[in-house]
Amino acid sequence: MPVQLFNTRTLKKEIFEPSEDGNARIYTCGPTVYAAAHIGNLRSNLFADLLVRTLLHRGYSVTHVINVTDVGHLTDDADAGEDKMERAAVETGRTAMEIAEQYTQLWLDDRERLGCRLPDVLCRATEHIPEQIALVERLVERGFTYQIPDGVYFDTTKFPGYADFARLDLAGQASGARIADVEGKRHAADFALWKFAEEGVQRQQEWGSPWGRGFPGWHVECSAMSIQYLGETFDLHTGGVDHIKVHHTNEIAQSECAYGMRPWVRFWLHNEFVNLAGEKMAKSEGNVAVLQDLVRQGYPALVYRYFFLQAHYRQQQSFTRDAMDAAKTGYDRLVRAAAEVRDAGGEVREDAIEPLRVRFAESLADDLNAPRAVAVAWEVARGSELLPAERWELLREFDQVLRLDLANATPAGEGAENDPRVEALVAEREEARRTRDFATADRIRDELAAEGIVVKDTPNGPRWSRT
RNA sequence: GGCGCCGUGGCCAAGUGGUAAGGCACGGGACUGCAAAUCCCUGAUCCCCGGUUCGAAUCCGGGCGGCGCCUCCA
Repeated sequence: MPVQLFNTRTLKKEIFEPSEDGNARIYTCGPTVYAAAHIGNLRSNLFADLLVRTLLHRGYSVTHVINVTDVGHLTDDADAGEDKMERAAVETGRTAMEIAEQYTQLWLDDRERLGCRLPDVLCRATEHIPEQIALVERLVERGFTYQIPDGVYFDTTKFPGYADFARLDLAGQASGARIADVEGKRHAADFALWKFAEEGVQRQQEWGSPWGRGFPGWHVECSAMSIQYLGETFDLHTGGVDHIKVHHTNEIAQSECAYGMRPWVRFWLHNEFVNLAGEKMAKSEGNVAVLQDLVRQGYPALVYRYFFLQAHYRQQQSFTRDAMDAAKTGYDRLVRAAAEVRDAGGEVREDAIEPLRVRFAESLADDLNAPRAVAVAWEVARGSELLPAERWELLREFDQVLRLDLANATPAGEGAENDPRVEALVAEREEARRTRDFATADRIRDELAAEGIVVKDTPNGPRWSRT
């Protein structure tokens, strides 16, 4: 079964194959690093990682590029409002660079904890200013732009297919008239390619250009950097659904007009939102949760990954306490089951494992249906018809994609904690049990429980852990 | 207001024409001195109404409800 992916450009599931030499070239819209990424943002990272790992699992190679937006992303509409980086700098009394560095690192740490593969290229907008200027120059030369006191703008009416990608109703939108006005802008959909720094205002982030001192518009970076690293046309571009109407529409306009390639990108994939309390998670809604919060509340990062894998990426996902508790328990049990057969030797019957292997692969091939793939993993972990070595063979293979760390994760409560005092009490209790002095045994267990230590009697002797 | 998506057992969530995956919780059982852990078993006809069809959760129409986009946003 070939890989099929839902393409936003065509609104259909289409068979995907890399356009050259079995190498898939993928661009992922990364974070704007003025604040910590919340778990909704992180869903996009997990989604892109699922895509990459699925393609690798199929035997393709991958060139994955992710950008970091560290300049030019404005707070209001595409062309008005403040630059998010500059504002964060003013608010905290630090430099935009410091802030960008801090949150880029935090984001990378989160990705690592979530098991997201490192991209082949991680590119920062501020480190690609010349490339962005060059792209704007191409557009200026080809007559797609106009200049006004605010900056250099892309004239969307010069690109006939502008509304096609997102099926925009430009007339309807224009009459909606909630767009903040930029003096001299010709059409509501036109957007800034290069914004001029205000007269007399020294921005932290500004550069010289053929048109004057300023900074690049938000969309330019993605076109410039993706083309630089992946070529004038490439295979896949991912991001959140919110990017379809403006950001990706504008990227397409710029890129196709500058280089004349149509389609510029063959497959556009978009993930849906994580909802908290019935609403999308967004900083402007004030309902964000970050990975650190989850970890602090007792949900390890990979529990969130497992949570993510249980829903399809194109479906909004409800983030609730109950759902996280369920994910935590489920993840722990899967790890426990994997640990039981970890590195098990013995017979492996190909005819027994092949059907499961196929079902797992086909689930993923069907537009990355991770929930179904996870269900297959459960069948392997719990189903009764497989031998230990067979289970392990499949689980380790599946984990190349799921990345739940089934090869190393320790079941909860079985950490290698050392505490001589507790050990002594546990041993004392075990001795009491041996002599059937259950009153003493239970007293010791209660005492330990009082300090948050749970003792469990297993066939292999007592185990204890802190709750 | 316009466009789009969604509404599946207590919760999360697959399934998009042939009689409902999976996880969690609940209940029952096995095991245990007890407990925990573990394992096994058990539950839904798919928001409502009407239609198409031999047959619909799955298609069409109409309701009701939720969400998203239309403005920065994963």
